[in-house]
Amino acid sequence: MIPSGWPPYSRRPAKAVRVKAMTSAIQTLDAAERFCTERGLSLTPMRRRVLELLVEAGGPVKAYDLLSALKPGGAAQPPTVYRALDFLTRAGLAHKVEALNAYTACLNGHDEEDPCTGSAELFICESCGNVDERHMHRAPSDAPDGFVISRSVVEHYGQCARCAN
Amino acid sequence: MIPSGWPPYSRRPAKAVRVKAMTSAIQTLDAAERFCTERGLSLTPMRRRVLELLVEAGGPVKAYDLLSALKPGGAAQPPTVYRALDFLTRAGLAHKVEALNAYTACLNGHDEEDPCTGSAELFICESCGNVDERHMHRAPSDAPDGFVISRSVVEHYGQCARCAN
DNA sequence: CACGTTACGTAATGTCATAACGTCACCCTC
DNA sequence: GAGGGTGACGTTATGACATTACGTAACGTG
Ligand SMILES: [Zn+2]
Ligand SMILES: [Zn+2]
Ligand SMILES: [Zn+2]
Ligand SMILES: [Zn+2]
Repeated sequence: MIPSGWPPYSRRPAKAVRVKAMTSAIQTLDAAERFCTERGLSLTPMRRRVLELLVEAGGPVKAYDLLSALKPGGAAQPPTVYRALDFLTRAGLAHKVEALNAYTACLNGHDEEDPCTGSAELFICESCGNVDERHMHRAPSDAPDGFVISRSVVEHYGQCARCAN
Repeated sequence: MIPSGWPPYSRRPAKAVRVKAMTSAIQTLDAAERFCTERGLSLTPMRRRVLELLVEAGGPVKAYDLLSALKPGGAAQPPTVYRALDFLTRAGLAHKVEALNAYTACLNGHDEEDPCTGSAELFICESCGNVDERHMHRAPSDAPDGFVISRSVVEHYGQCARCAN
């Protein structure tokens, strides 16, 4: 629960971000911050916190695991995390992994590049959980005649180079 | 409920298949029958009935909708339909549409071809719900170095030629 | 200051999928 | 023909994932 007297969560001043291991997380979050600022999107503390958790995890995370991770800092119900995930995926800062019902941070530097417009190609290691990502700008060569693609889901499962030995 | 005195459902003689509209359904089901016979798989009445429903639908169907469709012919609980779907997808006779949490019959003639080993590429029309299918036998050209793919999920959403006008 | 917009809190519900256990028929073997 | 393994399904309950609906607070605008 938010202590009484505090402003509501959305207006609470952003705390200093506490990054556990990866220093790259800081870079990614800073890039996301710039990315949103440039486009008039508001990376609120809640959204930033969820993105931070995704980046720290370094792989697909379930929504309810995010929920648990958010609990210590205050109450959190499912809509809270799903709203944050909706924002992040719409903005291209995160992707849903459809076959796992999970979510993962976009691995692109969002400084120079366009946001991922729903066409990320994911390579997911089933041994270590690591995710690699490519951005498709190509249409499949063998699409049915006249089919107009608006969104693609492409996920490859297997073993990454490290785990395949 | 099964009338007492009847043999249990799995041993009940297969009823004549009642196909609503498409005569192609009969062909597909017969092909599936042959496909299973050749490989020592048992297309039981329950599994055949679920496949029949998928073929008749001609597009993605939710598991609980299948469940409702099965009710008239007897009791049906979730595990019943999920077990049938598990068999059908393992055999390559049906595919899960991951981004819709739905299932669709494989469109391949299973007479001449190999089963779909988890590498079907689906083109799903968001207007009419029609599904087209290609079978990928190619690896993506831009996979990470050393990544060994065991299974791919590829789903394209958009407008089919008819709906795109 | 009334008003529309955005973001989040909160409670309840809806949707998708599986665990766990029991029964029955079939098949094999002794 | 008793015993035992296997496969398929029935049944109950629960777990896992996601959304609806409504309320409140902050902010910008005229
Ligand atoms: Zn991306
Ligand atoms: Zn790995
Ligand atoms: Zn197929
Ligand atoms: Zn269409």
